[in-house]
Amino acid sequence: MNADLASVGALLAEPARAKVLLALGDGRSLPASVLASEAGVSPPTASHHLARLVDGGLLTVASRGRHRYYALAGPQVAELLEAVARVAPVQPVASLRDGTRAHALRYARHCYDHLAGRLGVAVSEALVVPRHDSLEVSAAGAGKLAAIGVDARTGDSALACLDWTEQRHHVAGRLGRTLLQRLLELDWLQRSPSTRALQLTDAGRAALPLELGITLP
Amino acid sequence: MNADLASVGALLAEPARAKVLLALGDGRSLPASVLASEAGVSPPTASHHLARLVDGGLLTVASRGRHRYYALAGPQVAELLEAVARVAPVQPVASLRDGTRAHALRYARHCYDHLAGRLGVAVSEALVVPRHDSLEVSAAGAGKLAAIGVDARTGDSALACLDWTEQRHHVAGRLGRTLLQRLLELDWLQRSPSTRALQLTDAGRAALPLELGITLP
DNA sequence: GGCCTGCTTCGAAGAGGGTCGAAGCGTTCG
DNA sequence: CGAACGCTTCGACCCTCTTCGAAGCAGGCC
Repeated sequence: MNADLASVGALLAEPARAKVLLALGDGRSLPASVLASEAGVSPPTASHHLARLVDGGLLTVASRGRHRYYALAGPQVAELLEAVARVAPVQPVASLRDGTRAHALRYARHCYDHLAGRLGVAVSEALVVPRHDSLEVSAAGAGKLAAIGVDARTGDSALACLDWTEQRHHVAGRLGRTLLQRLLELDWLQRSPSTRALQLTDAGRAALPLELGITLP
Repeated sequence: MNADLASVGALLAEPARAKVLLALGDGRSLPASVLASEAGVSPPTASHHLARLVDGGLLTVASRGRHRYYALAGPQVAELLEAVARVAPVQPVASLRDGTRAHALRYARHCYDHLAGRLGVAVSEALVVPRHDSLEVSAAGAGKLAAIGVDARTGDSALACLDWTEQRHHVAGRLGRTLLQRLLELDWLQRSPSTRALQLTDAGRAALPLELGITLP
């Protein structure tokens, strides 16, 4: 057994670096200046941290003009963040703004590439049933998915992702990815420009109970 | 977004603590003295680290007589360790002893509760086929599993675990758990007293190619 | 070309955490 | 009952790592 856990742990250990990773948690690319303000540190400090994260293989960087865009190095880094969040205590809310933000995240967010939060759990319950270690598309679920233009058959298996705010499973993997994509295309959900929260639109509020048969949380 | 990644990261960041976690990675309980020698630090230092790990919710402790047994706090901690190992660089081998040990681990080990390593991948390939995001028991696999007394049907889905040494998927979850249990019962594999490596017995060397149709790596 | 902007490098100051020896406390065994 | 054992607490030393101001370096706009 000789993976160097400590070097990865050290990268996560600094609050400023952790905030950077969380800000990039959905796979977006952000420039150094935005990450500096997101982390609450000066540009030199942020630059230092970003260099360490790139060096440690957690981030990649791409230069475009005079900006440098940073992003997670891959899905396995996003999975790492989820795994850590699952065992981490919930941080005390520092401000009212953080409070409403946290509430929005608990309601609906993306988890790298699929829908999570309370809404993610509710949608999952309408479409799949637990089977062994993964999730299986139910007969009713297959019909609902077909109705909104997602190709899936009864009995297809879907990867289960354990939600760290809800402590319940929701649909991830390929089906989770295409489903979220479709919900955004239909404009039932909208991305937030700066956080991982997802906004339920009026169209979504009307359509989700009707088309998927879920009661909105 | 407000999980306190940094506090968990700080716990992983110290080499001594990382070694402790790895030593407990398969779910065993070990006394403080063993963990101190495993981590290569003095008893006071180990005690200090163990207290922090318990305080941080990564370990649990049980007093039995004058010994105190430490263990991982749960499966989600084991998953965390796997997720970290997957992104961590492989540590340089410090000694010859470490070298043979690392080799044994790459060949066959348990990953909390299921078989991993090269042998884990080989066994998986004989029994399941990838399907969407998880693994599905093949017709041939179901027959082989029945032959060794493991109950599984064709088409059953099994959780896939990405091996951090092989970078390939292998069977985890419920099927992985019962399969490893059965292989140990049959005495085809034996646990190592001090590491996560698994020893292939002579019986196993003869039976695995015959019963499961795998070529031993 | 000249200036502004975005980002990084350099240097020094400061804080935090790891380490071990010595000592204390409870348990077990003779 | 006393001694040995396992583990923890205390205290002091040391070291690494973070932090920001100032300066340097490049790309883009006028």
